[in-house]
Amino acid sequence: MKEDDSNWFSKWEDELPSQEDLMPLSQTLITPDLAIAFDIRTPNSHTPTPLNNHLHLPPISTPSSGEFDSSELGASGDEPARTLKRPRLVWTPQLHKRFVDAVAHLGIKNAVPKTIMQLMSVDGLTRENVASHLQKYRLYLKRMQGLSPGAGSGGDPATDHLFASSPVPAHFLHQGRPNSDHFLPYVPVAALQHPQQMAAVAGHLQPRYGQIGHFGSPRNGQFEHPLLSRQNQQVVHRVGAPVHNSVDDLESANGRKVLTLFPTGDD
DNA sequence: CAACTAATAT
DNA sequence: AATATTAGTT
Repeated sequence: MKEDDSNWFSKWEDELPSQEDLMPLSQTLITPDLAIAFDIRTPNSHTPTPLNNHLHLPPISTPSSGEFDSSELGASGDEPARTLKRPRLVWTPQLHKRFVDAVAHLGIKNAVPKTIMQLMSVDGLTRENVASHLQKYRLYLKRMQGLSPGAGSGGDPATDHLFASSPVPAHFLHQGRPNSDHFLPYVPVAALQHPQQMAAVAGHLQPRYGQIGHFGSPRNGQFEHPLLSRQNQQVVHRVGAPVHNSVDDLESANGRKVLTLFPTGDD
C-alpha cells in the first residue's frame, strides 16, 4: 500500500468543517458536579457572554432519590470526589450528526476514535465515548450494505432511531478509498429551515480555521492538528437568537444520571 | 506504550 | 437497546 498522502491532506485541509457543518457547535458535556469532582475549570466560567449562560446549579446531593437511608458505607453521600463515575453519554441526533460529519470529513481511513473526537471538539467527550459509538455505527453501516437499496431510505424510524436521523454519506457504503477522495454531498440547505442561521452563515462564508499553516507530516496515519484542541471555544453571537448551549442532566428511572446535549437550533 | 477494534458487561 | 468497560492486537 502506497500513500499519496500529500494529496488527501491538502484536500482535507481545504475541506475543514464549515460553520454550517461543524464549527458552531461548541458545547460542553461537563456537568457541574463533574467539573468539581475532577477539579476542572468549567470552560465557560469566564466566558464573555454575560447573559443567560449559567449552567443550572448542581443539586449535588445524593443521586439516589431518597429511598435508601444513606449512612451505611461511612461516607455519607458527599465527598467521593475523585472516584466519581461519569454519567452515561446520550447521543442526541445533533451530537450524532456531528459525529457523522467528522467521519465524513476525515474519510473512513482516518476516522478513528481519537481523530473523530478531536474534530468534533465537543468538550467532555471522551475517546471511549466515540469509540463505542463508532463501533456501533460501523455495524450499522455493514448492516445497511446488505440490504436492498430501494428500501428504507427515508422512512424507517423503526430501524435504529439515531442512525437513521442523519444521512449516511455515500462513500461510507463503499470501500474505504481515501485516495480518490470524496466530496461533501452536503448542501447547506439547512438555511431553508432556519433563515436566521443562513444569515449567520452568509456573513461568515469561508469558515476555515484561522491560521492553519503546516503541521506534522502525515506519517503512517499519525498526524496532529494543533488548532483542534477541544477547549477551543468559540462563541457565536447571534442577535435575537440566543444560543442554547446548555447541558442538561436527566435522571433515568434507574437513578442513573445521563447527559444530554440540547439542540443549538440546528435541525 | 498508546490507540484501535472486537467482545463483553451493565 | 444503548453505552461502558475490558481484552486482545497492532
